[in-house]
Amino acid sequence: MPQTHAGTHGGPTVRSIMRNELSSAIRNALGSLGVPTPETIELERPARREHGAFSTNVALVSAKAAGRAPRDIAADIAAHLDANPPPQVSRVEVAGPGFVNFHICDEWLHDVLRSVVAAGGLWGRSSTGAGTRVLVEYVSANPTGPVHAGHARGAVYGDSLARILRAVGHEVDEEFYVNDRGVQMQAFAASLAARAAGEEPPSDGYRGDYIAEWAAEMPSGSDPLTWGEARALLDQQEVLAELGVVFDDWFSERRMVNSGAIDTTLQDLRTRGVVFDSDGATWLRSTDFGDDKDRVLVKSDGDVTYLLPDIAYHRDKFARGYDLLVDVWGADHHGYVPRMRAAIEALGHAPSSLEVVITQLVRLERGGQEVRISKRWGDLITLRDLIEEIGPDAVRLTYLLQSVDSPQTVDLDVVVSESNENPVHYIQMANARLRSIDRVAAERGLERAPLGSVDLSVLVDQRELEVLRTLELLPEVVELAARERAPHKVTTWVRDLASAVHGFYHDCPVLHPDTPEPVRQARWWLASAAATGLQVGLELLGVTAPEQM
RNA sequence: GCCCUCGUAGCUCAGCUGGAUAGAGCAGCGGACUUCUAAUCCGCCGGUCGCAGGUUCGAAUCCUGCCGAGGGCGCCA
Repeated sequence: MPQTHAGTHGGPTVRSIMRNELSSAIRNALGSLGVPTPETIELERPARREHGAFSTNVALVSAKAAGRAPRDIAADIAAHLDANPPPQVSRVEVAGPGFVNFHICDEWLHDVLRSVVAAGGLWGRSSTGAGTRVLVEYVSANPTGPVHAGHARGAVYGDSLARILRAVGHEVDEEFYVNDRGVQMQAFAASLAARAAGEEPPSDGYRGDYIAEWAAEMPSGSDPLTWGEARALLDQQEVLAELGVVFDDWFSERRMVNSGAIDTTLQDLRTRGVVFDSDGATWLRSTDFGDDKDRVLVKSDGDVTYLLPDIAYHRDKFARGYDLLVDVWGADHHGYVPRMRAAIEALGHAPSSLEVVITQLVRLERGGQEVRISKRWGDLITLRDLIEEIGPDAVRLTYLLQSVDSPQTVDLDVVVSESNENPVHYIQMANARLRSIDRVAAERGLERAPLGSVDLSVLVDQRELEVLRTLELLPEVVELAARERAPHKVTTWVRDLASAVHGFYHDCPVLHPDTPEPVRQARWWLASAAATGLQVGLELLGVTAPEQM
């Protein structure tokens, strides 16, 4: 039986082991050929299957230093490796401008299957991020109303990012900053009080329908500010939980301010010599740290600006021991990034210890017609509406379909449609089909052999191998998604796996009477491994994987 | 005016630290169920990667400029 190398949490993958073997084989070849060896041997995955499982560009990279033609060097490398073949390599070839391609025996994919089964729910995880504590702050909507559809992208993104960062070993906390202090709270309370008294909200107040609804719920004699804030928080927490978004802490700005954090922070900044007084106000000399203008911290009327509590908050985050702060903000706040980063530096922290992810706007449509999401007016689409209309899984997957760097257009009619345009269905369907194999097998009383006694060499169909090739990618995909803060890369992978699964399911019957028993056993395990892959991927996205549809 | 993000097939989008002939899905056309879920699968059609330079053996990818779309530039939050 081939040795199972990988798959346990943090262990090397089959690919990384092969990569190391190939890498040293190439070094040996270069050494004995007298060709200068580059710092790193790049072994990449060719875009095309026919170019093998690995490809190296060393001949192209070192051509200049060696004073020889790339293809010439490549041919020598290939010849040398042909004479001293690394394990599992079936063929070495020179291609294109001077690439050396390595074709690997399919058996290595069978090792992948064993790795996935052995790892189970831990497949794809690693420990590369161990030792770094990360705080992801996201949503942070004002406690003056329901979470609306515009917040949904950040909510889903932040939660999935946290899951992915954990999967690579980071210690991650998720936090929602509650702006429960300031003029917007007064306006909110005044609006509630007015509606409760049967009057119109003040001109700078909130006019959404929810104000009237909440005012009607409000017991007489309650303080509209206290009651209203609690009502809003409850609503936000409930609806986010429905989406599977649960925070470790809802950090209260008011509590922080009451604890004296503003003064402490201002003191700290003064001690560091980065503030000055001018025109009766107190300023942060943020231009010393890359901002285009200095910023007011305390206004001439004595009130603090919004910036100072934000600085105090981030100072608090560092005080709690986090190494990296990830803030997820909407596109309308991106102008705020330089001053916040300047503040971080002014506090003595590396600018890179704050990372701000800006999520671009989402345009909602119904049948091609734009649906407006506006804040203070009545026609607001809440996150709750959205969840009721398309379901939590569809909300999550839809928002995680593409990079948050890109503006997104979502057609609600398409998302709910029972068609190929609906990727939620496509993926969940793949999982349900795999699960149906177990279900039907149980009904028929079929026995499953232990994996150790199953001969996987019967898995030779391209459909079967494609599933394994896709499964094999997950550790790298998770790694990359974590490093680039890009959950949508996991989504893309899950869709690819679902596609491979549908192909396998279509062409490779498991339980059919014509399927020979040894093939059935091997395919059955393949189906299990694929189901594991789908579940792991969907878990990182926070999307459920129903067993039946 | 300055800053940020984006511009890839008719539509919605992928494209990893630069790699080989730029990929999916939908739409359009044509096929496939005696089988574990046909809400599936296969084939065809479809692209001057916004434009112009530059770097490089090699650019959708990196740099510069321009064009276009969205967002932001307060002692507002």
